[in-house]
Amino acid sequence: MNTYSIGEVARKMGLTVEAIRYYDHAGLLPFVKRDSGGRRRFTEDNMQLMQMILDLKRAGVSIKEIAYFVSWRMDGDDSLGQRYDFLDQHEKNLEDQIQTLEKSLSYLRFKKWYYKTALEAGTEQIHLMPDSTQVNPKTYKKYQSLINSGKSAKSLGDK
Amino acid sequence: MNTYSIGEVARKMGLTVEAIRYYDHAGLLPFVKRDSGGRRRFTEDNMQLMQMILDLKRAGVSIKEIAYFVSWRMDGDDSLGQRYDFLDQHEKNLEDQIQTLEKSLSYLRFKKWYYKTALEAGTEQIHLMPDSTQVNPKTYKKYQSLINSGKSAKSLGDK
DNA sequence: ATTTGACCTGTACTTAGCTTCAGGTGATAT
DNA sequence: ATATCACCTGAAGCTAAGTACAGGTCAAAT
Repeated sequence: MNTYSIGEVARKMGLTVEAIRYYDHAGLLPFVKRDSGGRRRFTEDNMQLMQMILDLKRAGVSIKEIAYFVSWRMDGDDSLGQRYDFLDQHEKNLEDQIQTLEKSLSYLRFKKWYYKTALEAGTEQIHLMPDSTQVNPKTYKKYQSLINSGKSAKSLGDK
Repeated sequence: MNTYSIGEVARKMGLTVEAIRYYDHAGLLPFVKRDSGGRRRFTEDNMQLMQMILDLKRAGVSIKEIAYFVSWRMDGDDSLGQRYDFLDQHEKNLEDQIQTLEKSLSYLRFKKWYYKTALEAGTEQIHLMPDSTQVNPKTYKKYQSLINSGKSAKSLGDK
């Protein structure tokens, strides 16, 4: 069975060698064996687990939590329920995060439209209340009515 | 014109007083005036700007970048183009982030299904290659075919 | 035979975004 | 009149997720 050195793994996975050692130290790679000289050797199998770790990281799971998950794995089938519940919780987290970002996105799109129209007018004054830096409620209404008339928010702010 | 103290703003915005002082220090609140005793007084107008700052934060914009944005605002209409470009860039960032999270979500949903079926079988072995902790390609195919047969990924992993 | 390169450990440093703390002011309540 | 409370500043401390560095081992190439 052929194996990979830490440097090869780093290259394949797009990580630094230092980051991998950091993960090992943090308890994410208890399954990685060493050769006679004390150097880490990664099997194909190990690589798949490593990829799972990166997928969890991408999903916003902290290293500490991934370490729990990995240790449950080492416990075998007894922890299947725990692992399921963990993923279920993180599915909910992700759904919430996505919702938050969607809201932020519509906010940013409104602001883009705001600045696009201000640029066309040459001044931000068209959106502000007289003698203030506060936005005129009419500006929000105008945008809302444009949205409701079927225009996509994505395109409304495009120059 | 009635104004608000830092404590009132904190309560209204759901922040700590310390966080607000931190933002001020970081250059996010150059528009906030002080009373005779040196205490910050926030106007309605200031609150709206504050809300904008929180919206940008929620959109994943760093404090340093928000500070630039705020300083451009103070420059008036000359910076309208800069502000538009800034938002345009962040719209793209957000779109990418959402895409990444969507991918992570489908990954988590696959894993949930994986553990739900393993739980039903009482063991993870049903998904693994013989004598290995590597996942059997058949497992991926099975899931794919379930997805393709019209089942929603969201429900497939539900207990 | 020695030098290079990849690896090893352990410790220190870094950045973002706060929080905590120490020490001080000024208005209000008792 | 004194105690309490909200506020102030500046400096230090904290967490996450690494990065950088110093000093050492070992196999391979010159």
